[in-house]
Amino acid sequence: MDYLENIQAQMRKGILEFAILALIEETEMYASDILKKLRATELIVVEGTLYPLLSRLKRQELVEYVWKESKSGPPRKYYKLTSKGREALESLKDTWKSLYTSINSLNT
Amino acid sequence: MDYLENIQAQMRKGILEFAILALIEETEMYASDILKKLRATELIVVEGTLYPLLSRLKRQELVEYVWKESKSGPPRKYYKLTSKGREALESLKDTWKSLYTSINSLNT
DNA sequence: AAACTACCCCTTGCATAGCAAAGTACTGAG
DNA sequence: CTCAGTACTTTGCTATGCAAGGGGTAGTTT
Repeated sequence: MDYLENIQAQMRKGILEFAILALIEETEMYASDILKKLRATELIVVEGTLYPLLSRLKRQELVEYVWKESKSGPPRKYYKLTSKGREALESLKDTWKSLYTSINSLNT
Repeated sequence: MDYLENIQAQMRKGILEFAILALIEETEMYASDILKKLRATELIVVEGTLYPLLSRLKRQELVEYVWKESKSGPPRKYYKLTSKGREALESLKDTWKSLYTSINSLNT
């Protein structure tokens, strides 16, 4: 893989968990929903990344899920934020802002 | 380490190479300069991260260095962008903008 | 000159985490 | 009851940040 592409991938990786928390802030979603949304915004993710990530967030109690029936297949885990998750998300939003400011101040 | 701190660290990591390229875009710098600058902007990095990173960038020919004498110690490697590095940086700036747009569009 | 201090560059070993690929399991249609 | 579609999970690999340690050079002090 091209080194430049790799750096770009790193940049996306870094904000993955932030992006996912932000995604389910308002609407609860299951894995495929999340994948679709992220792909639409160029934050490409694959199953093998997403599922372990959701498990981590669950283990840390930032998210929780409920099983829901599907009309076309097996039941789905719908994820949403816990209150701890909401706090974390707020904190990450600050981090993001601060990061944005830092980057923009680098070469001025 | 706290999980939240870990996520924040991940966010910073992702843009490290971008930040470093941006840093030396205008002014050539040696490692300690870069460390100082990054620390000042909350993009904390340590030697063990920076040196291998600079080596990678060198190997990929995005940066080059010249030895310069110091008034207070051993000579220093002053890094600056190659033309290939400038191209890469421009590309990364676009990625960064696009990323920023994506994140901000997530929960609206 | 020898020892000391400050500075600078580099390497080793470990832990984390994204990803490709393969695996398991449930559902409804034919 | 098999097949296709959907959903969730796991395994093995690789990349990389980081703590810690190593080693080398220059100027100063004794």
